[in-house]
Amino acid sequence: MARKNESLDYSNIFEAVEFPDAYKVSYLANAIVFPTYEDVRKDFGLARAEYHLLLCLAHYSELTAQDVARITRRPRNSISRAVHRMLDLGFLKRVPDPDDARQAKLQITREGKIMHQKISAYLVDREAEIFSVLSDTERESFRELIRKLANFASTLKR
Amino acid sequence: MARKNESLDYSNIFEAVEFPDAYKVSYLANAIVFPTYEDVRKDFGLARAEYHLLLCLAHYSELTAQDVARITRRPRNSISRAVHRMLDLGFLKRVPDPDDARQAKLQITREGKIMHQKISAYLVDREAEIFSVLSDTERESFRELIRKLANFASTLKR
DNA sequence: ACAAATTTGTTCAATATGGAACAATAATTA
DNA sequence: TAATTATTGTTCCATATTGAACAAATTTGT
Repeated sequence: MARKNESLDYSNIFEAVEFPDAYKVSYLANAIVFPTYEDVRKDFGLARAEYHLLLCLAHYSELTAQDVARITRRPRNSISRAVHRMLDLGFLKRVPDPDDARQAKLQITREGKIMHQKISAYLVDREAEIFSVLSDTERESFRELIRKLANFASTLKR
Repeated sequence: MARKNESLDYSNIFEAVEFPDAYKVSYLANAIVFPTYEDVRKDFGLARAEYHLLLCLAHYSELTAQDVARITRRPRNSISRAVHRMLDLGFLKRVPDPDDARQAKLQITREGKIMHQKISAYLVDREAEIFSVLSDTERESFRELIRKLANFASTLKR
């Protein structure tokens, strides 16, 4: 007997769905972005929020945990947990803010920078792989468009 | 004393990050797609996988649970759980496959279709809102590009 | 100045998630 | 045919996630 289902084209739904663009953003996140975070966890031992801390603090020299939560749009308690682990691992240091005893300024350590570079290199490769289906001009065009969308999304209140 | 942090522009990181396009896809998913699934849960009482079942079966008349897992790239056990709940709610029906006793064909019920239409209407509005920052030609261009990316992603093995 | 409201970082608890193992069945290979 | 391998749907379990509540500190409003 022939194998069943062999001709079912699973990608048809991309065109049929009522909100095709948002659906594909979601699909890309599921198919590529989240598995990539999973790779980072397996290969480098850091969870998503932990990597996000490195990412943010590699680009801003000093941030509070709350800043990181806002930048990444992750819940504060997830960031809080991640901060403790990253302090233990020596990838971050924390300095109490003399002007506001509620908060503390976070900074990335030398070891944290090294880890950030390793993970970034992996993610840069992964991005190149994914976007290799687009030509240079398409890539440029996509970059412009998704920049607009992300900037808009960043203005939405939570 | 002045409020602190008031001038920190959280979107700078969009340009600084080493893999800006993938990062923004991820950001959009976090900022928009997942909160939207959360809205669906609150307003319609269905979890992501449950809604995915409606979505798939509104567009394919008959699918196995495994098909849905493949189409949506979600784990099989998530779909399995969702199937049971949707059967209980009367949104799906399940017919054993006479040719293969391992599997069962799923179909959407009349009630399921009604629910699908309600949720879709909500999501269509949400999509329109998000993409309102793009002009018509930009929108068309984005659609073309993300189609390519999603089609490529769908060819990746899991 | 003082009460009320807000903000930060944290812990707790309830729920969601997904890998792994499993039994039943079917397909493949020898 | 018989043995091996693969597939489906399911359950179990360990972990991840995040809303809610909280104490401490700060800011706001009167």
